[in-house]
Amino acid sequence: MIRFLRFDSMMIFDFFNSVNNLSSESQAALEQIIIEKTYLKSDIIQDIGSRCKTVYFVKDGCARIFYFKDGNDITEHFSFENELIVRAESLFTGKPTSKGIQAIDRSTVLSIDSESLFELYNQHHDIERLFRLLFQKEYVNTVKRIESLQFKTAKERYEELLETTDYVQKIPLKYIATYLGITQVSLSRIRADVK
Amino acid sequence: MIRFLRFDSMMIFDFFNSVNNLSSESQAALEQIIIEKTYLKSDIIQDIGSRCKTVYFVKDGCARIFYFKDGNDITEHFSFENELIVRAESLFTGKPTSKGIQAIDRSTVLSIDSESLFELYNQHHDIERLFRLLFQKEYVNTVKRIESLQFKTAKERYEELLETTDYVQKIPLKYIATYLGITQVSLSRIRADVK
DNA sequence: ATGATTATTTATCATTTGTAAAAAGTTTTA
DNA sequence: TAAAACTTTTTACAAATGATAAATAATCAT
Repeated sequence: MIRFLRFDSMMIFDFFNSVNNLSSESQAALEQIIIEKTYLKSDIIQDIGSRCKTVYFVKDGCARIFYFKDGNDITEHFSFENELIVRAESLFTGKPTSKGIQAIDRSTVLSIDSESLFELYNQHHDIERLFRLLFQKEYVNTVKRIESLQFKTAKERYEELLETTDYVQKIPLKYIATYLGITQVSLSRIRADVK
Repeated sequence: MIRFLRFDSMMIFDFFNSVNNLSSESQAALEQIIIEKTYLKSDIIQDIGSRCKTVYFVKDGCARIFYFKDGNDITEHFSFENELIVRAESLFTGKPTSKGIQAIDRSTVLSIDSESLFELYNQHHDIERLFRLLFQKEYVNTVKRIESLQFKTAKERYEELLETTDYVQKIPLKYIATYLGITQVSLSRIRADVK
């Protein structure tokens, strides 16, 4: 990690306000608990283990959520610009998580302490709504991903992913393979086929 | 569908209040927009097509969300007692859905018009929070399901499902098979193996 | 209860994906 | 820049799952 700033807020609040308009008091309160951090390629943002107490938001770059299954590194999720990075199964349950977060490329993320954030919900209805809407978007993405994993072929899933964002080009193949639920070898075969 | 009542509220509000306590005004307002319906086995609760404008809550029984892919009936989701039935990809985006809802067994569900509900959010912070928490639980379930579909074997997924609720025993195998992302024939093989 | 319908199992063969190991290509770093 | 480290592709073989068809079992409607 190379930078750790109190935060140069303008751009992000433009985006936040476009999702749900915040009062100036709410904006000021939220600004107080946001910390901006920049990570280099492959930096670990949050290690595996412990309870998740942070909500991350990708300002710039790309990150992944990963875990180990039978010794293999599995990518569960990719987060791109203006998206949350959420380990919901821990953040919303208080249970420990076996998942970590890693920057894939040089990335700037906003780090928000979840307890402070949830505390703000009590005084600032508009902040609760903003994050409800952001989480809701993640929820919809997750439902779409199930449809994809449940009955699409690996090839269909790969082609679908290619269309989501050009950023995919920058992601190492091994991460993409496990994200699609297949091995690197399989993905390599699929790519040979597609060409 | 056999009953269509204005609603015999007590029990459900016990549950709702245990998730997030509601003021008596909020409770009264919410009661106004809840309609209780009872469906018989295999009844269609919501047909495929159209935009989803209803939030359902299973008071008793069991339902599934399904769609057709290449002419095959695919079960995407099961909802059991005290859980929402949500077609998030339509409800939260306003886009039409290709998914329907069917009662698996005789079931009593609460039907809530989503526009009326979202309207209530503006006056009743506690109602917004209640539903945020209910949706959040669905989101966590969805994330767990991805982990399952992404890298567990069909056999592991089947055994995992068996442990979630005894209600599974009542669900026809063909629904379970597609929910697990496999064919009926494969599931039958797995069951023969497990015994 | 009986026949019709629907659900489940079994069998066969084809296809997809996994595992392991090696080769080829790329990136990092001393 | 060269060596080392890492990533991607290829190959060969094994295992899991799919597709199809047919047989059996269970359920439903009259």
